[in-house]
Amino acid sequence: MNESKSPEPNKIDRIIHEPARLKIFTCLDPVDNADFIFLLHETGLSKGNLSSHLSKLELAGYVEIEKTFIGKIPRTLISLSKKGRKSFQDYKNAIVQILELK
Amino acid sequence: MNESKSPEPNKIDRIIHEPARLKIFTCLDPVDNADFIFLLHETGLSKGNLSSHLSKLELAGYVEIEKTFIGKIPRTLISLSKKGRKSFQDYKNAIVQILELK
DNA sequence: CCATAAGGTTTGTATCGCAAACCTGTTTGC
DNA sequence: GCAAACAGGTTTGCGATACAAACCTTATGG
Repeated sequence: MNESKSPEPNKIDRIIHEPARLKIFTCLDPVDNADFIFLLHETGLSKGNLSSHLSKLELAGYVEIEKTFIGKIPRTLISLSKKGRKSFQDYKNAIVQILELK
Repeated sequence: MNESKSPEPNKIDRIIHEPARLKIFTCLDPVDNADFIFLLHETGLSKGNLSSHLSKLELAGYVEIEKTFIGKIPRTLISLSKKGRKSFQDYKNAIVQILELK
């Protein structure tokens, strides 16, 4: 009944592997959540790219996106899902294996 | 007079970053050289993919390719260039930094 | 009001990675 | 001795993707 598994060991997850998204992961990993503007500055991506990468991550189930309004201005809160955190950890382990780091 | 530099620290080199080429690098790094067939088996890539990735690496100046004949059958020897080895090391350092490994 | 800004999303395009088709020469079956 | 299979690669076709630029909506300044 586990619809998603981590079947191939040392298999690189291309969704995470993309440099722009790697930055997003490393920004989100240590925190509970972050807003769009924070990520924008932290990652150095353009608004357009950040938006589309986030959509991709959301589609993959790696992040959760919550849109609220603070007064009248929109605010987008992004957080890593449980699955996202797990997959990121797996990704890092795979990279360490493959590159024979540490 | 240094036409190529390593200007951006922590900048991911996309030529190396591609998983298929990462495999090629890790195969070639510990040895002096390897032939096409060896890499074919070691990396699990198809002939077509291996060929085109090697071309890309050659174009980037990361590998050197020497075609010889052993008797009548062709033999292609591939080796990392000095630049390739250096760039791979830089790449690994960048990854370690970015992922905060080690 | 008109222009500019804030906070994003959608669209256009050039590149890329992969699979399949192709190429050149060699060995094998008959 | 010639067609078929094989070895060792290269080239081509195509679907997916990342980035830039255009666009949208609501606020705010002059």
